[in-house]
Amino acid sequence: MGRREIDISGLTKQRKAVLSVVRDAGEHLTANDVFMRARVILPSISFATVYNSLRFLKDEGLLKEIHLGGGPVQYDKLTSRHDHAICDSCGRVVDLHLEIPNSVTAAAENASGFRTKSFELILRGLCSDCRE
Amino acid sequence: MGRREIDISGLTKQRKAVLSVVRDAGEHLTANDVFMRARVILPSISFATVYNSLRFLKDEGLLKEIHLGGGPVQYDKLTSRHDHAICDSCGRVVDLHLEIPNSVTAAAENASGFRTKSFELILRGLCSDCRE
DNA sequence: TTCACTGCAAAACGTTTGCAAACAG
DNA sequence: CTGTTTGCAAACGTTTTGCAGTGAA
Repeated sequence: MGRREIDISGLTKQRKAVLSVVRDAGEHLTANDVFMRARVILPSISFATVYNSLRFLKDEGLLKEIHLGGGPVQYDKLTSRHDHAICDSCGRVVDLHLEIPNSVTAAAENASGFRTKSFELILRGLCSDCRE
Repeated sequence: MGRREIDISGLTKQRKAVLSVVRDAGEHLTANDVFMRARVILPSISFATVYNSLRFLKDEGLLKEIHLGGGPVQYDKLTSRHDHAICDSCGRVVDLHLEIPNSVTAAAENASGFRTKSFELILRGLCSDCRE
């Protein structure tokens, strides 16, 4: 609905670098992680440009921000609907693709009176490594 | 499982004031909100003490922190498992009491390999006021 | 007398902003 | 030329910390 099509080749080299850093990462990255990795590709890039680029790319729908716990925002190359599990011990974040029944979101809309734009389940617990 | 019983009457007057501010509020409060309201009860209370008290009360299980979006942490008097809806337009946060089927959390544990300690569904959308 | 808690000020942290210079169309 | 984006530095809002002083058991 109304999403503007974006031509990646039309991005500035800074934005391309930021996007490729996030896309090439196996994990979720903080803005600072992105900055450090982007500098390898483009040594002159500044902190502010990384932040501005991340915001731009998020607004364009090319990246997703994830806000979990109190820590810094993390950036996710996966832009489709999905859920997250966070390890209480090591902080690791894992993507989950859960089927949330319509009955649950319908109940949520009903109880809140909200019109749903998105939803996400967040699981907190211990990952297999941290359980020993 | 191992939760220590807490005697509210044994709290310091600062911690009692902070707790009563959160408990008396209809909405969720930020640390700054709590500070401003606690000062009415206890004019000499400091910012640091409010933060320390909130952390203490959270650790004791008397309050819950809620981290949503990028904004400041909010404090919730409701400590039992529940979910939240956030309005993308005005930022209002509403508590929801949803039944998440066991099959969903089981699938989440399975896919992640995590042992679940808690989980929460977060719905983002527009509240009735913001839809006009 | 002990030890936890308070209040204050300063620092830390993640993030955003103002602005002049550089760049792209 | 015009508008957008960059890089820098400084500011911002939130939260934490170091530390001396207070207060309760």
